[in-house]
Amino acid sequence: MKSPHDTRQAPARHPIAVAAERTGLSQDVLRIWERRYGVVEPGRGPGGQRLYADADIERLALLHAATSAGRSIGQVARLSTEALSALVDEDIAARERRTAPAAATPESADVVNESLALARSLDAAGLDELLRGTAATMGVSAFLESVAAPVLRRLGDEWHAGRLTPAHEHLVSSLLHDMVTQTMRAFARWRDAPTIMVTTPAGDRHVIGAALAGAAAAVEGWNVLYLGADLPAEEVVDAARAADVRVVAISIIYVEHRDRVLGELRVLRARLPDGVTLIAGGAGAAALTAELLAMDVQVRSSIPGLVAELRRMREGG
Amino acid sequence: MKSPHDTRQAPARHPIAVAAERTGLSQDVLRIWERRYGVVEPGRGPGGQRLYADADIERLALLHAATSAGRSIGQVARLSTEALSALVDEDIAARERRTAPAAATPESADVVNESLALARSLDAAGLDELLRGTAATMGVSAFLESVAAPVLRRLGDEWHAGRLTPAHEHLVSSLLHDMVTQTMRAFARWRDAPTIMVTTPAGDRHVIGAALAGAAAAVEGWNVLYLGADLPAEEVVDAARAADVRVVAISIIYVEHRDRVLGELRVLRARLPDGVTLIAGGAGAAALTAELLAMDVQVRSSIPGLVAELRRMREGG
DNA sequence: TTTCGCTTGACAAGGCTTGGACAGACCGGA
DNA sequence: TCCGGTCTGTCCAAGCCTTGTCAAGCGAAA
Repeated sequence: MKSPHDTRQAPARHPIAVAAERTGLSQDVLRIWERRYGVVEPGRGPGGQRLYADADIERLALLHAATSAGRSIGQVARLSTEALSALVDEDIAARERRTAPAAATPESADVVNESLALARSLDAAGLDELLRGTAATMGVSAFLESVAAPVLRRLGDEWHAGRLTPAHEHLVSSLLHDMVTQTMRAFARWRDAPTIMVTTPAGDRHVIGAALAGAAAAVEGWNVLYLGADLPAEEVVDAARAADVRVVAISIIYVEHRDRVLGELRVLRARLPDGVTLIAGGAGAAALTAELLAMDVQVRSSIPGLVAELRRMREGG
Repeated sequence: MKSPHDTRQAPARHPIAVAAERTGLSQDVLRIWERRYGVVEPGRGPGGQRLYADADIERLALLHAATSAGRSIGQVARLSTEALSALVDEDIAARERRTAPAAATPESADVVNESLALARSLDAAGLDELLRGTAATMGVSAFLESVAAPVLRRLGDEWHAGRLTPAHEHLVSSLLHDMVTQTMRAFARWRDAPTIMVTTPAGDRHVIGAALAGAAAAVEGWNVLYLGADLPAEEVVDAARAADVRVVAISIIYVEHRDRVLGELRVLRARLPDGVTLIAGGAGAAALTAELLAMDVQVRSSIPGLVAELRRMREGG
């Protein structure tokens, strides 16, 4: 559609109202930027009204993007449109890297509250419908980060405070566990993808954290070996060797005997092959951060943290 | 349907009241625009009353759209109807782009390309797996906007260019249709949510666009009445009355008989209750923008555009 | 008769322009 | 830490022009 020697002329011209509408800048700003910084030089109509070309509008939109990314107009006003475009691309990429984990929309907070209400009234069908619908709408990874994990955390708090019984906790965690393991299986094995093993330490029967981690890894494109809960260290080591895994992730929700858990992990670290990364997560792991770091076990207490680490490993080689 | 001795020239002529009603402009404006800018030259009856042709009304509707987009009548009055139509299309597209920031990640572009490759090799299982996996990962709304719609568009292009056969097209559209209708049903009816009816005009058997629109509306929290394809206008009106719908959305993919489609829509517009908004979408609707605007039918040629409009309606009351 | 439509002229509201003023944010220096 | 200067977006005033509405008087249509 482009002629090789595209004319430099800009035939289409727009009044200031349209320019304001399209760029998202106020008419005042359009005028003052022109006056102070000579940002664009729109043509004029017979009555002196500004008439913006498409290129002008594009440039103004870029300037708007640059300033709302925190740059001052004075510094970007003189840049060429190309330089501006590159700058804005860079800003967008940087911001996405930073804010992607924080996808906690107000909507997701509502879902969390509603889930707890349904759990409280033991409405299994309603809960199932709500959670599956939400997962479908917002996508698995966002669901895990901003719904599943917060729901479980709140559930734990309420249970601790005596406002909920084990029955409530079971209802929610078994439902989420079903959903999440289905998700894991739904992602077929990828060729050339590294493998991650997910489990809990011996004695810990709270599978749900491990399941969330496994699903997050599956979505990230890893092959997931999900071994369930309460596995002795020796078993984990054997399986890891046999399957040539790259990462072993351990979910530690609740620590009953400190030394026992730490002993398990010490055995794991010692017997796993050198190239295998050991990552611990969950509330229990957060409470043991110092000890774990001392024995070369990484700690990633949130889903986004785990995801970021997995991504880094694949990119870094 | 028309009299056999149809006059060659502007067959239908309408008094100023009808023109005002259809264009949304006041009678005063119609007269002053004619007097000051020579915007149209309606014929005159024996007593000197203006009689507007359909083409006049279309042009006036376009002018109305242009002025409410921020352009001044003085600047657009002299444009040819074609130029005007192009301008209005551009404005609509720009507005849609601004309300819905393009979620076209590089990742989604990969999925689109891979989907077409799988379709080309008629790999139904692979396509199914890829599309369902992507929908689960990125969430339904993002999937509809940046995967499903682009895939269908590209598919249409390739089919037009003779590089794909109807078999390829059927494979993809039936798979997407299954996925999307399942999604629609998965969203239980919401209390207090307005209802949208989704269908295609009589004679159009391309359901897929309607299905996408329906799913997008369902995700937005509307109750969706999905009636499939090829429904006569009377049926649509009856159903809309019975179900007390707020919006009727018509997907027009391919226009075989212009007049027939326009006739259908005219009947719809005339018989639907006053409070019901009529929205047309799809490639076919885009090609009929001028005529549709003239008969008070909204045009939203993209999924994000439709979603933005639905959101506006619920917020604005 | 009553309603509708036409024309003309007048007029008020509002948009756009220029120029100036100003308050808040930000920054560098004491 | 505080203070003065700069940067930046918003607001205001005045003038000019565009634009929509209104009124009055008249004629045609229902």
